[in-house]
Amino acid sequence: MSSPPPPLPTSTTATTANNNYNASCSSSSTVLSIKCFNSDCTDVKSRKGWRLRSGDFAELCDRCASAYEEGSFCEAFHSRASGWRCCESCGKRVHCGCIVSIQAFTLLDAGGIACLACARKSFVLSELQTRMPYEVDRLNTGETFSAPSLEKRKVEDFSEKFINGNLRIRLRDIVENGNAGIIGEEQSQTPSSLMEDASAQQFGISIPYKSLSESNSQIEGSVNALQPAPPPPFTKHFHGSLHNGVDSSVDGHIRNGKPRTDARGRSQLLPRYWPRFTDGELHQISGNSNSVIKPLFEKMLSASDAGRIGRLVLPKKCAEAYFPPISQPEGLPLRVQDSTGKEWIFQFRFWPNNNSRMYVLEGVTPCIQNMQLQAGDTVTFSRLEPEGKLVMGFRKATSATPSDQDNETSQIGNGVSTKGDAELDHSPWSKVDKSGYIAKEVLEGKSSIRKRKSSTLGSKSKRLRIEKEDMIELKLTWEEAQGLLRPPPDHVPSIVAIEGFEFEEYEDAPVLGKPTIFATDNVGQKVQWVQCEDCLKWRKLPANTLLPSKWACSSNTWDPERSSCSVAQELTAEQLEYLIPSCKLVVASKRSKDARKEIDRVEALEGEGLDTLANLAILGEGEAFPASSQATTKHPRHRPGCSCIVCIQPPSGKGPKHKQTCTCTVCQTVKRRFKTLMMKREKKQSEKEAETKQSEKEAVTTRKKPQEPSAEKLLDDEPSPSSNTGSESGSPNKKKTVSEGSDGDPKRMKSSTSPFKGQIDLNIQPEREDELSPGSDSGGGMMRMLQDATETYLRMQRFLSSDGDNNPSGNHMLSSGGTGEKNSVMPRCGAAAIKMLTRIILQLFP
DNA sequence: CCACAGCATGGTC
DNA sequence: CGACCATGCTGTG
Repeated sequence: MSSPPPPLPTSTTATTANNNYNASCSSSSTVLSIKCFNSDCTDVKSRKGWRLRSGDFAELCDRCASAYEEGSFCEAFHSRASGWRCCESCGKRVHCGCIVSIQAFTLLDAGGIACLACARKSFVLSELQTRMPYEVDRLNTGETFSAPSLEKRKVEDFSEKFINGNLRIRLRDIVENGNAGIIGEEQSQTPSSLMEDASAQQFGISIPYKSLSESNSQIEGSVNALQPAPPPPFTKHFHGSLHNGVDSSVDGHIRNGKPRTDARGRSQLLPRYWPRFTDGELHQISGNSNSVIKPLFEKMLSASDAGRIGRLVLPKKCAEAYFPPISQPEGLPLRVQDSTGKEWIFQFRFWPNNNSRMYVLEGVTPCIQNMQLQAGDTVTFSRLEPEGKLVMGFRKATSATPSDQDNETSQIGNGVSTKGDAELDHSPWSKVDKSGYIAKEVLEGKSSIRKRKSSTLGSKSKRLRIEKEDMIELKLTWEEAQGLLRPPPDHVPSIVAIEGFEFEEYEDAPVLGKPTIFATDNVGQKVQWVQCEDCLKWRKLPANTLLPSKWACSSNTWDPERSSCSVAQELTAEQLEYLIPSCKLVVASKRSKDARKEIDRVEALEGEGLDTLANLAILGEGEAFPASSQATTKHPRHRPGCSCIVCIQPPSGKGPKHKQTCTCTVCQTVKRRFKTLMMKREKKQSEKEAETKQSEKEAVTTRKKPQEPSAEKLLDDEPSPSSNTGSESGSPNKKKTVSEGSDGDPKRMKSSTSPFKGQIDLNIQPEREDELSPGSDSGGGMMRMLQDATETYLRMQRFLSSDGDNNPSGNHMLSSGGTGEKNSVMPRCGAAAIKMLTRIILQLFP
């Protein structure tokens, strides 16, 4: 972040680099050539084309230049090159494989690409009003952050220099880097026409499409090389006309008595401190005055800043650049006005620190409280010109959860209400792309104040600290989202080997689908169960069906007989209980009590047999999702040589179907393990009395069925190894429910048995066996494990031999006594049970 | 004991 | 590797 953008080659003859980059375009051209840069063309060059990496422009003949400007260059010359993709929105083919068209598309967050027009359209429509100009510009400029071949930092910096609307920017890096920035051809159309050739030459990537003008942008660049302009990258003049290109309001100014001598230092402010004011914010700040707002910098409040100490740590460079110079640590009082006009006086001072200074604003607590700010929110500093009055604004952080974000309107500035905010690289949501740092600031912000002294974690941990609940929420949300991800339809994955393990790699982004439960039906066919949006009945569909996010019985073209909500569902409640993860059933039970009552006829799901078990094992274990990183990292799926239930099977979705009579390794293993378990169990049971527990369980069983899920809570501390990638399993659920109270044996809760009163704890982690079977608990714990495994076994037996008898409570001698369907976690029982069985066997026969 | 002021430390960039 | 800065620690009133 603090490192400057990697410099581009400054040579004006650097065609080599370009040729490397875009070999298909210009493999033979040289700068000395008078020929068109396009190697497929023999005409004489006459016009400028795309921006080369060197900073120069490809010089094209008239025809090629026209093609380029029309966006048809790649179509004309690269039609057989690789890298063509289709716009996710309009389907238009876009060449994503070379520098020529690099501006023509943008990578979508959810994968895929959007052509520039669609990207701009959707973006402008939805967010132009509220997003930060920088982001708009990213689209305007067609910037593609993810393009791996681009120096990301540089691109980022480029984009940061552009703003939208009537704001002005400084292309300050012209001076520093000589070649930083993005410039659009449209800029030659701007009234100010600041882009004199020299500067244009120094700026990065040209834009072959009209863009800026379409979003009503007026962009100016201050290119006064003699005045290396620091941030702010723009200044808004509310009642003035646009600048003529030289920002008279900044630089060279005497500000608070201090000549701005440190222009270079200021220009090196970290981007995160660059002010990113929206029009609304500026308007708020400016009020009705005729003042010119000069955004200075902004800072996201840290926990310390927002804490009760009342000290706001100022970025050193910002402090030195924009605040009065202080030579004494005591500093001086600083009068700051908030955007409501209220004046605050802070002590601006510093502490000596490592031969340096640490600048702080003291006494900010009242102000921060007044603004109701917390960690994660952003305070902005700007100055009213020509008064030189410091103005402090703020921007509330966006909410942490998607739902919140959907429902809430984040506050920007003082009452400037916008949605989406402009966190940019600070954006909690932009963090999503960056591997797990999801919303860390915001989440931290939610919790940091009251946690101030609570942690002795390392700094990193502290900075990434997320309050537990938030983290859970986040994780679950993420997992749920993951559960919906599927490989794109008809997409054949390529198999890549990493460290000896083969992985299926999907080039295209996953698609979102409706969560479904995968299983195998009675004829060994892979199916998936999907719940109707309306009646909440579960319907069986072919496994390879990719469903939209919303699905109802009426869409059931695969089973016309059940294409109406009035038709009963195939599954018994009991079968559902086994089939559907608890969380889903919780939801279902909440929403569909009535619907369930409507079920007057159920058909049996026959002969699932070991196949189901195996499938469930796959679902539960083999598709472990990285949210449980341990599961994934410690046991990649299908590890060669591993004999676990997962690895002895072919990869999910591959290999033969299992039938009850199947004698494959998997089935035999499962059978053997169950058999062994049952033998051991009988033996053990004859030796040890289990009456107490038995009666206890029976007692619980009696109140098995209907219970409100109100007593449930989500578990948070047990990363489940039994999750899925979503690519083959539709089950998104990792949530587990716990019925509190009724079985409050703490040992039981702690042991490997389930907190769900007898159900298998599906979160057993092989890695944690030690703690799960401590010697101190070997007696009762073992019995419980056996018992629970047995229960599971029996349940499975019932399930597997189900003949349609809709008698869920039947003779559940060993039934868990849980809360019926809502506690069911059957899809993961397979894996857990097998794992448990295996462990028990190992313990019994070391 | 608490709050505050100032310094020190260590992680991150 | 050094600068920055978030935050912990400690002394003092």
